[in-house]
Amino acid sequence: MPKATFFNLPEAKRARVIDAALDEFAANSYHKARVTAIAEKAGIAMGSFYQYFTDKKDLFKYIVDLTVNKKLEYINHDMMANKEKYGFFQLLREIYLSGIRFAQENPRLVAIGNALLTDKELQQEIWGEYQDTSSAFFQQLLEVGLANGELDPQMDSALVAKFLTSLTYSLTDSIYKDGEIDLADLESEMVTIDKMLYFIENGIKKRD
Amino acid sequence: MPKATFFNLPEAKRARVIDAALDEFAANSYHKARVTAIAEKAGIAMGSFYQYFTDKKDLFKYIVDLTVNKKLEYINHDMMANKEKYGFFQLLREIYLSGIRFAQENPRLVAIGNALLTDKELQQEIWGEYQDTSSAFFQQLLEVGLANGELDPQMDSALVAKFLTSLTYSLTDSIYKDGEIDLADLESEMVTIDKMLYFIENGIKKRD
DNA sequence: TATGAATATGAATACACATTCATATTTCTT
DNA sequence: AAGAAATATGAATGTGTATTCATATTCATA
Repeated sequence: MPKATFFNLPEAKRARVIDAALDEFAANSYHKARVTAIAEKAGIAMGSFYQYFTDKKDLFKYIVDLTVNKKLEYINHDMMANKEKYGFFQLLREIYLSGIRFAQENPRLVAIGNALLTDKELQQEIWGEYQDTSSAFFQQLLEVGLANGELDPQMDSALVAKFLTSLTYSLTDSIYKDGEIDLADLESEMVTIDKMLYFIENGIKKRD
Repeated sequence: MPKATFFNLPEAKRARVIDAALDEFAANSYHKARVTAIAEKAGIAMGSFYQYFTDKKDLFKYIVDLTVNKKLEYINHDMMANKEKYGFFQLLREIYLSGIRFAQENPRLVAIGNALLTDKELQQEIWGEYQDTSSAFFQQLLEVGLANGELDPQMDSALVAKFLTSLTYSLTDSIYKDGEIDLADLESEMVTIDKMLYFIENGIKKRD
């Protein structure tokens, strides 16, 4: 958590620091990102940086926090509050669509989030334990679907939750070309999402 | 590729270097692994290391090569040569089972492989482009299954291949607890594999 | 056994940044 | 306005380890 000094800063200056950090962390992995560059871009002295943050990790955690919170703003709150009213696959679709909306408007946050998601070691370094929040979230969703009788009751929900987490990364990968989402082609992104939902729903065995 | 000097080395000494490298890279991520430690464990001078390898990356690539080749030895060659004779899911199952056999006998290689698999940035650093061999392999397998009429013909095989790749990482994750496979519990590992195959085959929708 | 080529050695070098620190400047308090 | 508290500054320090290099030793060959 940044120091009080940082939050006492005039709005504009604080924004400059955050903006510089987003630029640097979006363009470079955590380890390659340089405090020097952030300070320079933000127009503050090196010493000031350590007036605001205990260290580089402190800033990075803060940025990750901002990212997570921002992302949460994008999922339809009504849907999540009333899970039972909507079908499981409808909810899942909404989650992925919200991911696209988020990506369209926050490319830098997506880049930072992806880098974190695809580096387990970094996750451990940032949050002590490697806690699979995402997997827990999907499991909860699955439980609701099971209760509704929509889903195959013989499934191992904990395991399937891991699969869904993993597939979600994969989807991300298919949709973002080097951290950039193709804004022009929303249509094709939705098609990809629907193909994935179909895969999750039906598997790949031929049926007649 | 290591220098000629390395391959001219007496068998035993070369083996010592490889062994030291496996120890170090299995215990530490690529970046944290220290050339110093490898030289020391192998009982060679620092200078000698650079007589054998152009740099740390050179050695690491070589170790990854060894790993890949070793792993290939474990998959049933007969099955892969006659893909058509076996069903798609049978082949897939064989692939995963071979992964377990490999892991049982090569824990250090598994650790190194996993670290590489869960760090996309490292992959790019090691192989210039991020070329998804694994995905190409699955796609080829899918094509055969499609030709056989076993698989849903409306699938997008390139996309599904990515999904399978991703699920494979996930399976790895579920089976190896911090790089260690529980040798005592082969039974439960096979169950996990079968649950995953079921998921891939049928999806999660309830059927009657 | 002499001579050049190949190999071995480990101390010295280089480097890239994060972090600290002593000092200067600004802001707040009364 | 004076003194105290908070904030700003950027040069100097520290760290860790990869890589180089000048020199010594061993090996191959004639």
